[in-house]
Amino acid sequence: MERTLFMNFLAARGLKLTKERMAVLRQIFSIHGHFEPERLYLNIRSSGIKASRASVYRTLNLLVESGLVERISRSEKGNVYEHTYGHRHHDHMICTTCGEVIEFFSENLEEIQNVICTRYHFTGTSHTLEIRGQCRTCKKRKK
Amino acid sequence: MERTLFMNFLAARGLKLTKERMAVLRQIFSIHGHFEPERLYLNIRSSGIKASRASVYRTLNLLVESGLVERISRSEKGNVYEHTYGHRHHDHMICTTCGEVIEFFSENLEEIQNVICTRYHFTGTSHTLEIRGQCRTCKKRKK
DNA sequence: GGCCCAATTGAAACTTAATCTCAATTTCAG
DNA sequence: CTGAAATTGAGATTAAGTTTCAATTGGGCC
Ligand SMILES: [Mn+2]
Ligand SMILES: [Mn+2]
Ligand SMILES: [Zn+2]
Ligand SMILES: [Zn+2]
Repeated sequence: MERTLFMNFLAARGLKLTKERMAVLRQIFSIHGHFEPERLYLNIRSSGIKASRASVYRTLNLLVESGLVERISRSEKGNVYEHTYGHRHHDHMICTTCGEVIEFFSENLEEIQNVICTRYHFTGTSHTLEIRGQCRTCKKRKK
Repeated sequence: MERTLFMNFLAARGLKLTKERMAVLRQIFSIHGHFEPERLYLNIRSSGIKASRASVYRTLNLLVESGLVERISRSEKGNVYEHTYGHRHHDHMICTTCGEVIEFFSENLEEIQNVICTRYHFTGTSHTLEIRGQCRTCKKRKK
């Protein structure tokens, strides 16, 4: 599982397996859904383990490079991440009124992107699609 | 054109038409393609007009709200914008090796997004799709 | 034109996510 | 075990973007 994958990733890069890195990994995979670095850091602290903010950020970057975690949005208020292992790729709709996040996946959408990449001789490795607008509830409320 | 649209937008919100705002607007629409706030600020300065960084940022936000300008990406190193008036909506492919940006548009892709929004009772107003990977040149070079 | 007041401006302070520094500590291959 | 190389944490640093606030300006009104 993710533990093994991360260990392989570290080994392949000549990086070391430390308790701090493992703590970050464990915490991330215990969270269901999206998370922010600061919350991750606080969760780790409150679970008794000690790992500095610096280590949390450093590990987060490694996890993104390894492909186990994805950075799904960047905003003034910081980045949002989610773990992708055991979690099929998907995109997001974000309600600009209430902040609700709807996850969706469309094979169709993925396929068309492949076709477009081919047309431009581009080797796509990842993508982020964010649709902004209003969710059902907020739309109704406005009326 | 964009000047009139912006003036209407300002009027509708009881905002004033100032030389600083006009300078920012003019500069943005004289740039072909993507730009960063800092470069925008420097361009304005070097064109002899004086407008503070604060005003540039403030105006940029107004322009995004008005729909004349879009924020197309956010990164550690700041945001990237482009003007959208007289410039059909499109999405981007970004080469993670050399930074090249390819613009593309697919009616098909847009349509599927509409269908998906409907399925989720979501009223989409805008979206950002960024495909990351390697451009043709960088792919060849790696071989 | 001139009046008046809300809107705007700029300089500098501030905010804050994220990165960097570097001495002390830890990992792990041999 | 040992030693070299990697890692850590506390605090300093960075830099994009926002806020503050006194001085200035735009524009509706007469
Ligand atoms: Mn998600
Ligand atoms: Mn573009
Ligand atoms: Zn909502
Ligand atoms: Zn390239």
